[in-house]
Formats: sequence, C-alpha cells, structure tokens
Amino acid sequence: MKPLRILIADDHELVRKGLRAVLDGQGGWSICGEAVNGRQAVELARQLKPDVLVMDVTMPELNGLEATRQIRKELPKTEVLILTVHESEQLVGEVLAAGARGYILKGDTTRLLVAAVEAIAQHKPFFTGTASEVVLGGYFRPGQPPRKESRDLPRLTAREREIVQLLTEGRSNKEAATTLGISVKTVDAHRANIMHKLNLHSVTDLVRYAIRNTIITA
Amino acid sequence: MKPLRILIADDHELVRKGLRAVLDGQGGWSICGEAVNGRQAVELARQLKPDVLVMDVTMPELNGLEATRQIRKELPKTEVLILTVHESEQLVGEVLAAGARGYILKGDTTRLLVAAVEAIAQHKPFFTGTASEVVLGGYFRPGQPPRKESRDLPRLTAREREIVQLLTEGRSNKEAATTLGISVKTVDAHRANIMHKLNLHSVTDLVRYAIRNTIITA
DNA sequence: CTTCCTCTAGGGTAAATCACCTAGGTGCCT
DNA sequence: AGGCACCTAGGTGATTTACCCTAGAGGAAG
Repeated sequence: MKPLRILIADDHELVRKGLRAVLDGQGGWSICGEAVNGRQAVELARQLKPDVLVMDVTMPELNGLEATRQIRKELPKTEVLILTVHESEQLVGEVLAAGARGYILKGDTTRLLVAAVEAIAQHKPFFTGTASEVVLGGYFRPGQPPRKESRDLPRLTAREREIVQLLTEGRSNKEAATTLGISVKTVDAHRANIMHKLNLHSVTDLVRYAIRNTIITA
Repeated sequence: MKPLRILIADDHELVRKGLRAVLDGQGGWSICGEAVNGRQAVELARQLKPDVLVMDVTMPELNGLEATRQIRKELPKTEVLILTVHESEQLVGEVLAAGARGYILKGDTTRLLVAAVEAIAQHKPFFTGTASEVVLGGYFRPGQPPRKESRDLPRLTAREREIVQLLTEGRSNKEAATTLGISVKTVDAHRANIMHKLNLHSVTDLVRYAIRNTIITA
C-alpha cells in the first residue's frame, strides 16, 4: 500500500500545526502540502494530486465550499474532508452538494479525525454529529439529483417549524397551543417529535438550533 | 532562569495539539497541563500554578472570560494570554477588564504566538491587531478607574453569569448544581434572581440573552 | 387500495420548574 | 460596628415538561 498523501487547507497556522501533529507520520501518512486559502488549495491539489484533502470552510479569497466544487470536478480521485467549527444542517447540505465525502468538526476528537481520514482514503463517506443524521435522513439518494429544497430545514415540517418558532420565542406549550388553536397535548407531541428528529435534549438546544437555522434571531 | 510552565485551555483537541506543537519544548518551555473548559482551567491553574495560561474564550461550562476573572483574582502571578478567533473591540475590552495581559488571534502566525507568550511571561502586555488599537486608544488610563462599560453584563454577578452559561448550554438545574457542587435550590434561587434582574420570563429568553451577550455562542 | 406521513389528541406517571417565602454566613465598604 | 450585596439553601404548592404509550382523520405516494 502506497503511503497516503494528504493536503491540508486552513487559514489558521495553529490549526495546520495541529493537523500536522495529528496526521503526519500517522500510519505512514504524509502531509504533502499546506494551503492557507481555498485558491491555494485548488492550485496545490492540481500540482500534488493528493489522496485526501482536509479543508476548512471559512477561508479568505476562496472558501472551502467553492474550492471543493472545483477540485472535485477536476480531480475526482482526490477525496475532500471538510473540517469546520460550524454544525448546521444547511452547511452539511452544501458540503454534500459540493462533492465532499466527509464532514468533521474542529471540536471532535483527533481520534475521530484520524478515523475520518482513514475512511475517506478508502472512498467511504464519513460524517459526524448532526451531519450523519442529515445524510441518513435521506439526503443521499444515489442516482437521484439532490433534493431541491434542501437548503432549508428538510427534516422539519412546516407545522413543526411553526411550533419551534413559538417555543423558542419564549412561549410555553400551553401558550403555543392557544396561539395555534390546538390542544396542549398536540404541541407536546410535536415538541417530542422535533426533539427526537433533531436529536436534541433540551429547550436551550432547540433555541440554538432555531437561531443557527435562522428560524429566529438572537 | 527556570523553565517556563504553560497551561493551555481550549475545548478543541486539534488546537491543543497545535499549541503543544508550537509551544512545548520551545526555548525550554513546557506545557504543564491541558484544560478542555474554563472550569478545568481554573482547577488546573490552582493545582499547577503555571506561569502562563493560554486560553480560548469560547469554551463550554465556563468561558475563558469568567475563568480569567477567577484565576487573576486567585493567582495574580499567573499571566493569562487570550487566544481567540474573534476580533471585536468589545471583546478586547472585556478581556482587559477580566485581567488578561495578552490577546492574540487564532489566525495570527505561530511566530507571533511565541512572541506573545514570551512577552506575557515577562509580565509585559501583548496585543495584536485591533486589540492593540483598543489598548492604545486610551482604554487604559493609569490611575483612573476602568471605564464603567456598564451596558453589557454589569447586572449579573460572576456566579450568575456562570449559572447562565450552564443553563443555556442545556443543563438542567440539577445538572448545573452538580457541576458547581451546590444545591439545586441554590441554582433555583440564582435562576429566579437572574430572571427577575433581566426581566426575562422563559429559558429561551435567557438563551437569547446569553447569545447576544456572547456568554455562549449559537 | 395499501402504506406512509402529518396533524391531531388523549392517558398516565415521574420529573422539573415556577413563584412565592425565609434565612444564615461571608466579605466588603463606610 | 453596621449595612449591603452575594452565595447559599430550605419549604410549599401549583404548574409545566418529559417520556412512555395509543390512535383516528386526512393526504400523498406507491
């Protein structure tokens, strides 16, 4: 097995050092280059043709999403692992659409990072956290074109989003029920469904979800 | 000259690895510990009494600002270098008020990071980017009491902000009580006080307050 | 037509929170 | 020394949520 060649792209030198510390040398892997923005990532990928590209999303000049699109079009053999701080469903969708096969958070353990690179290198998708749920939630339908209205909140129904908004705006179940003219138990059921769907465990999680997905504003 | 002992605090393992890669061994320096949140940073600082504490701002359980306040009060000999992605004047002001003597961005070069630790170790302030401008802009008026920037979080005590963070991160009263080692009833009392002080009426209001005031992030 | 999803709503029990109250100890400032 | 803010913590009772179920009506999709 030839040694795995990894290109890393992150505008933060500190993170690049961290990636080097974690990935370089690991099981015969080698970091073949470092890019400080998306544009450079595209250039270096063209030159170096790495097996795996570990890339941040928010970078100057050209963001990781655009860079991924360009690279995946030109170099289908190079697999892209997106490394980001953000965990929003919208972003996961865009990442998938851009052609990345992996999505991992900067807050995840480096063990997970290694596992992700390992999977990606074998052309297996790798997603963490909510990302995996979005994928499992039927986002990927092989052969099918990606769902069109996928940028929003594909997993919640209109009614559920309505409920989310009312609840996260500070209304109790009872108040929401009154506003909607339905039973408290119904709101309760919706609430439970929503929590389960999104794998959340507290109202505050729900509020953060709502803010991240621009259902409400902080 | 005795070797410099550095404690690092960041919730991202990747960043900790990066910090290790950059700082450990550098000119006889040694990383004496790693904290994954502000609370642990306070604990470890108490135990290890490091010369320098390199600390992130946004961390779970207890953010870097609160941690800095507590540490600077208890261990004036330990200098705190704030390491963050955010570059806002408001934050710089808060950092200064909290007692940190240094402020550096994650996007800065690691060379600058080393220089910052060097300066901090000799009890010289070190600020980069807009931070330095804020400092030079007369934030520090020797002799004068620090400007009463009372618009933000003057109304909550340190303990209350601590509680707010825990609650808005999704912990129940009981869980918060456990992490703080106090009674549920105490948390309950704090909670009621906070709600009353801020004239809020639901947990979700509290979450939005916390996000707006950067106690936590969405 | 059957199946699946959504919205609706109920029962029941356990847990948590809200909204009141009181009150002791500590530390700081005057 | 006294006052004051803060942290602590208990009581009580009402209200709300959490979490487990079931289940019918209506619509969309197979």
